[in-house]
Amino acid sequence: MPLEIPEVVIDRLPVYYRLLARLSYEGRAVVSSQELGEELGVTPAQIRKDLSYFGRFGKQGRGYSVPRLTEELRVILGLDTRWSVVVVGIGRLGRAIASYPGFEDQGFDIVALYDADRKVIGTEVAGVVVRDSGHLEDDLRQRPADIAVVAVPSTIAQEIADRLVHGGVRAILNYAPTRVVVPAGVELRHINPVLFLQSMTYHLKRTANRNLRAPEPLPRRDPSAEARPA
Amino acid sequence: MPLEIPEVVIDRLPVYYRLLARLSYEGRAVVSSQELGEELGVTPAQIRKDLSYFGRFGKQGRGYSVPRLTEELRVILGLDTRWSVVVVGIGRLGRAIASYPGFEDQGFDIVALYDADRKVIGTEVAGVVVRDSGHLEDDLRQRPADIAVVAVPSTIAQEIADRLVHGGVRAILNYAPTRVVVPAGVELRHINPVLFLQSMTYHLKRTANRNLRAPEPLPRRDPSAEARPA
DNA sequence: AAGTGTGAACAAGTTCACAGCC
DNA sequence: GGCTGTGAACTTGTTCACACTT
Repeated sequence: MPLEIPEVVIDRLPVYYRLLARLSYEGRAVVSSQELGEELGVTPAQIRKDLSYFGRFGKQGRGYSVPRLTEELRVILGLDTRWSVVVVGIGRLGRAIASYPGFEDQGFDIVALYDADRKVIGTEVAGVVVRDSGHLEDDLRQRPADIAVVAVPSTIAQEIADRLVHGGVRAILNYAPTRVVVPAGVELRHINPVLFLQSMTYHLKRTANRNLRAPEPLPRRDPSAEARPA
Repeated sequence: MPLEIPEVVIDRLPVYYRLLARLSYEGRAVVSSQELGEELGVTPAQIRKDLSYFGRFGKQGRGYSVPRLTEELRVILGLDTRWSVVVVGIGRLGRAIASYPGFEDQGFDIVALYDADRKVIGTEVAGVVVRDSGHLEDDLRQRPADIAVVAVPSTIAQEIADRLVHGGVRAILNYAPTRVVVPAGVELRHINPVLFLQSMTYHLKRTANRNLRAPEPLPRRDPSAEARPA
């Protein structure tokens, strides 16, 4: 437990958490790493090893208590607190993000929206009035935010990121299709669907001959034949 | 070159391509792996090794020809062809996706939009009339599509994926916050911002003490009261 | 009997370091 | 001199397999 935990393990935890939260909701009492693995398309050993970095949550011969493990992961991931989020860039994408109920549901409070466009500033989106992004740093000093979602044009993404970091934001989820750089200690994730499409076309190009278009019977879940997870 | 190429390498290619396309546009003639690495925050050795899976594109003592390498990657990734994309689920997110110019710019043609809602069917979004998702399979048989973007509610994501695969779609980009399963040979990527937020909160929770905030003591409550237990 | 937790074996991925070429 | 291409060394991540617990 005191040893260094690989980042890949951290990245899988939310996936485990999501499944466990569902099982918990369904009233399931106990689950084995075997079954979790089948459901997620990963090996049971990986799940046990991943969890073992954080403690010994299972019972031999039985498995894991679903409510117990769900709660443990909730705490480990810091989801026992609500986090404040600001969204910068209220174009079509920013609007979709601000209106997505999944954030609030999962404990992320969208506390402010920012845009630079005078036509957008002052309008209400998902119950929040859009503020002038010129006030970003001042506002953040007044009312700090934990996380920022960036959905501005590529050209200004770095500038916005800099100002967010300067304003004390410690995690940035960047939807702009450009890499931004932040100081060590600030968490950063990029979401760029085009990069996904482009890695998929690499494979499409190479499987063009295998005719999957023929009207075959509808394939149903066969975990062993499953495509790789994202 | 004939040997098995790791998937991680494929996933990095679009990132290299994006940078090279920019350099190419800027008129840059030659670039070294050193410089590419600095720009992308990866080691030069990794770039050289990755590229070496596909051929010998560099010149010793010089570096890589920017236009040449850009073009090579374009072909390797299959971006020398246009690909047809359908978007299923024209809610706020689907609308943002359908309207995003970045797809068309990069050679992805959005050829059809689908929704199940009678109020949405028949309306025009980004110049395309939304069709009834009930016609999905019939339409696909008539006019095959290469790629589908799924932006439907979680509850029906698997069903839609099944029907897309049955209709001959060979790559799915899933925005629904649930894992879907597809047969081997069908490319699949998941985009779920909540999972990113949750892995970031893991780290935020652990760096709460390191004061990265601007040196103003303004927050509402006594900071010591906000310190989380270990 | 069933299933965890984990060191050890293995596999995958990254970086080194240098021969070879421009 | 500078920089690629690449085996070899190393590092990181995954899976095995089994002692141990319920």
